[in-house]
Amino acid sequence: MEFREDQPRWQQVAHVIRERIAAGTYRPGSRVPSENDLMQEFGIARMTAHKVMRALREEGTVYTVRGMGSFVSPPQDTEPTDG
Amino acid sequence: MEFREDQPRWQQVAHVIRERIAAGTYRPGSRVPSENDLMQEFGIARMTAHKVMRALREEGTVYTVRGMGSFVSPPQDTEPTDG
DNA sequence: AGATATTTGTTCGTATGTATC
DNA sequence: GGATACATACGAACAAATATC
Repeated sequence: MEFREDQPRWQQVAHVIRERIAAGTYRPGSRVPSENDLMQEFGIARMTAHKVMRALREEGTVYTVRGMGSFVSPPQDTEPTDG
Repeated sequence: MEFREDQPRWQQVAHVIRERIAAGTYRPGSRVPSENDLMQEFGIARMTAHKVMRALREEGTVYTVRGMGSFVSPPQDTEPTDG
């Protein structure tokens, strides 16, 4: 959960979410906190929360469905196409 | 009905509703305009209308029932517990 | 029981304006 | 001017509760 003062807030929060996914707190396919949740938990504005999720989405960590939320992406390296 | 340019729309609309309640246009227990009504009357987006009603709810002016609408709260100061 | 309409609750997408650094 | 961050506001979609037919 370590914050770095020298990083912008949206990167700090993104880091926290990444850590939780790595720790299994949020598992593949399950929903991660909504932008509204992030607003409340971290005391940030909605646009900042949106920026957090956008970053995680662009790096492939989560995928997003409008009206539903964002979900942890399935593992990328441990998924053989066949056998 | 006076609008104040220096206030956000959702506050302006909330002010109008409060005035109507004070004037008796909407009486205790009766339904206030739905979010859809507010959208049409004031030309605002649904989320803005929702914000209006949330503010009025949080200050105790109205109460809301999902699927039904919002209603003017009963008077708070003229209600002795017994006699 | 099922379909439909109305209404609120919640979610993400996007744009604009303001302020600060 | 650009990046960060806040608040406001509109748009779109999904969800759940209520009522009526």
